[in-house]
Amino acid sequence: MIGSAAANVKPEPATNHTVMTKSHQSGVATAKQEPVEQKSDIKPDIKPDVKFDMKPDLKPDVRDESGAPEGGFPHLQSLNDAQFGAVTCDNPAVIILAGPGSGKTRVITSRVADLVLRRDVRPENIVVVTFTNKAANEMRERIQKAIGPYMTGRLQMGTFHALCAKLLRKHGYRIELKSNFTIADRQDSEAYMKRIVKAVDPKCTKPTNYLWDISKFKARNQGPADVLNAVSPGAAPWEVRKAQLLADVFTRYQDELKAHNILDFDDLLVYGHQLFMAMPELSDGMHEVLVDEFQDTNAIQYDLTTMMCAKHQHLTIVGDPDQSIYAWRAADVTNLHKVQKLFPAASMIHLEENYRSTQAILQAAHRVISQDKKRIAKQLYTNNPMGHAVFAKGHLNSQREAEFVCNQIRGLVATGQGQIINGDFAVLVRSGYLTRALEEAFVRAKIPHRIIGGMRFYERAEIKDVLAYLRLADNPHDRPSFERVINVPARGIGDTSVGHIIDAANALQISCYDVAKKLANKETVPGIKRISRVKLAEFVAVIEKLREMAAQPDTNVADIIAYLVSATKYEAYLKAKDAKEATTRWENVQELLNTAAQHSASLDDKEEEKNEDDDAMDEDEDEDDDRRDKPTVDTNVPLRSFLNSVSLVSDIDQETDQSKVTISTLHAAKGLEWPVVFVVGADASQLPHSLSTGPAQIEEERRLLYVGMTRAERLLYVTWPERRTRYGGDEATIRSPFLACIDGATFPKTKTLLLTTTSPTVDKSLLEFFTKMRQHQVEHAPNPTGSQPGAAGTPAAPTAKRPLDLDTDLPDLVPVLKKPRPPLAVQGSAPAAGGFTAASQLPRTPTPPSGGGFTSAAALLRTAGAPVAPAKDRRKKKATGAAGAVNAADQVLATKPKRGSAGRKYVSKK
DNA sequence: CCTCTCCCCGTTTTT
DNA sequence: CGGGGAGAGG
Ligand SMILES: Nc1ncnc2c1ncn2[C@@H]1O[C@H](COP(=O)(O)OP(=O)(O)OP(=O)(O)O)[C@@H](O)[C@H]1O
Repeated sequence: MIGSAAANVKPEPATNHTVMTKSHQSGVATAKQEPVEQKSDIKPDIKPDVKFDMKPDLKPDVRDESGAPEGGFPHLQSLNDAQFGAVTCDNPAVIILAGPGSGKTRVITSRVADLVLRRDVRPENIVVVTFTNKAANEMRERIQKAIGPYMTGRLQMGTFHALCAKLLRKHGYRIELKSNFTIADRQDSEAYMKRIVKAVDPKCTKPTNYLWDISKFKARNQGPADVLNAVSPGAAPWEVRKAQLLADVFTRYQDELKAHNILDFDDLLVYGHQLFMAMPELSDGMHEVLVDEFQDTNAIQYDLTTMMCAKHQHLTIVGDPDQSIYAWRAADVTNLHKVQKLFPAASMIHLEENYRSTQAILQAAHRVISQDKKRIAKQLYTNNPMGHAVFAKGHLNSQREAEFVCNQIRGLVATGQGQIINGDFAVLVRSGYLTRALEEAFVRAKIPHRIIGGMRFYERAEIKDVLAYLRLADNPHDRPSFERVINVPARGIGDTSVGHIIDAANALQISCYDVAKKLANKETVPGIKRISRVKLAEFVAVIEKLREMAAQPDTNVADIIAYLVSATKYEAYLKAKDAKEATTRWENVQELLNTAAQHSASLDDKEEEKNEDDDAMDEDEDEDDDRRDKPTVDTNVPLRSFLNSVSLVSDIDQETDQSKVTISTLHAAKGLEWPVVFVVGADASQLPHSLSTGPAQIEEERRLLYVGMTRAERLLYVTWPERRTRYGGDEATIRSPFLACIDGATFPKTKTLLLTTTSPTVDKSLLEFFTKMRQHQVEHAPNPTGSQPGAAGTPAAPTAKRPLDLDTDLPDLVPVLKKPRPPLAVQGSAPAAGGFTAASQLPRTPTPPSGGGFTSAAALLRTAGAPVAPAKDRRKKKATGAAGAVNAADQVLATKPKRGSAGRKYVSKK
């Protein structure tokens, strides 16, 4: 998995299949405790008995131009022996347990290619489960290089959630689920829950606690009945009472969702599970199942895995117990062992060579993780150089800390002779809100950045408004959406009127929307006397028109949105609400529209591919039969596919942008890598987080730090503030206890880039690394037409027809966030000194003018590969009438940074 | 029915 | 310090 384009293509050892010898072990893997423990309860490694001769007769699909060349299969190069064994292993079940940076993800990717190219498995019979959509996209991009876009497009690839959603849209009727269900996000769920809790447990102040509890049950595929069963016999009366309450809320919650044809995230899995129970034959088409990041699967995902491979029993899982960081949402590391038990004959493969990090980084990380006493030690070494010491130091406060980070980045970029770019850096924090202080500093330092964690694009009010309209049009039973938009813009239908409508809907057993329709048609509805029927009629007319548009199979979703915002005078509404904010909000709407246009365009591509597909090969046997004898009329509605995609993306799915520093939470950094990483805010209140209770949680926090540290390739900084503001106040903190083992400002005792904390200068070894990496990037530019390296899955040049998978391929659905955070006083953001290197200057074919021809300024900037200025600048640009075509950097530099409020409040120590 | 203001609450991590 | 809920006033 890769975090940046930089990481995407990496200098690789000249020798392939490097023979590993223990003598290579260096630094980290202190050989003393290790050797024994692994084999205890584990099958001996089964060496694949494939004698690998590149059978010349094994040709890949002739239609795929990237087939086996004379020199052998490219996908099998650049693998060490252990990786090679894992990739080519013929054992039906393969379990790969290995530490960070050891190439687990690379193995999955290559194995998929191997299955297709060497073993003639049809791509559509391969299921690949990834942890995020982004991981799926990046993997898709890599696989594409080996087997070509056509084959890649046929793979079944995505997160558990995305895969289930897709199956449910198609076969949901088998378990009485309509295919137009809405996927509720967390806010929707909360809104629901609030009302239910109000009715059931009025004095409860935290409805979300219920959601949380319910989610944990669902993660184990359990229902309200299980809540009661879970109460131990001798439980105190209040505990029983609590369980009853929970069960009650749980039941109502599910009923409500069901009644309105809504599924929450967990439901995707729960119903997915039901679907597999009802249709075990689904696994017939799943000849090979591969799951990445298995240590973070929960019980129901484990079950789904076993159900998917029920028929053919071919399963490859990959994981690292040391990187399990999602127990808090019911992930269960022991799923790894469960697979071992289920497949006793599985090949256990350990990858022990780390290719990512320097020895110094690995040593430090190893020290941290070794403090976990219950951990099963495992081998991990690297042939990479020792590199620079890890820099671990406290700072006066969060502001100073952030400035330090900025200074480091600036210094490195400035002295990097153009070889070091912003995309090489990541700043990682424990909690989302900590990104705020960082953002302020970055804006002031004019360093382009993107933020992961925090307010997401699809959670913004204006976006949710528009989406709610669309959802309502797609699924009139979607009550939360109805409630959201019925009075947006204000139609004089407030809480009381809505309440009446809901009551009437409940009484008549129809949807709120139908009630509204009746009222609009002047029909009488029991219980409702005074209501603004005229306004209601306008509203209904809009929705009806939307439905009509959506029903056209060839509608461009962008057109639907365009109609919607004009019919509702949404822009005027935004202006009336808050003139200041209106501009950026409106731009966000435009960005959504733009995204929709791209989505429609990619659907068109897919359609074409499909047709070719049908012509080309009609010997499709077992699978898709039941599609024909059932009414699946509406599965192909562009609007629905758009909404589905939108519901499943998260902000980690943003395409990487080489001109920007990544600011992210530790969790969201899982599986990614950057040349330079800062773990920031590592004080005792954050790591372990002060809310963590119990040893198990503390250990998870430690692993989180470990994951963060092991994201770094060349330089790692771990810093903490000595004072931090909390609730407006200012409190002293201390360095995270996890860091005691890395005592001193630098660890280990080796050369350091920093003698003081002021400004770093790139030294020879570092420069060499970056130069090599850049060279490698240029040589291995993803494709000759020049899509930007790392722009994962971005709709490429018009010529590149991509058989996109409409449900799981979501490359273009995370628009550039226009308005990261409203209250930043400081403006301006520009590429830091040093400029861009060859890699970032690769020509990039602009996105084809899609459907409606809507192109926002941001989109233009983005496709031009230019750094995208943050919201405020763009707003300014609009105001001055210079939309779009201007060079962002010039524009930004013209903006004089104002002194930020953050500057004034440094509190002196003590 | 809408909007403004005041006050209280609480800060993990996310598909 | 910030979001959201409650309550008052237009
Ligand atoms: N045999 C190899 N030769 C050269 N580079 C390699 C090799 N195997 C992996 N790498 C590189 O090492 C880095 C880490 O690989 P990868 O992301 O697959 O590791 P991982 O085990 O999935 O890590 P994590 O557990 O942290 O997600 C990548 O940059 C990858 O290109």
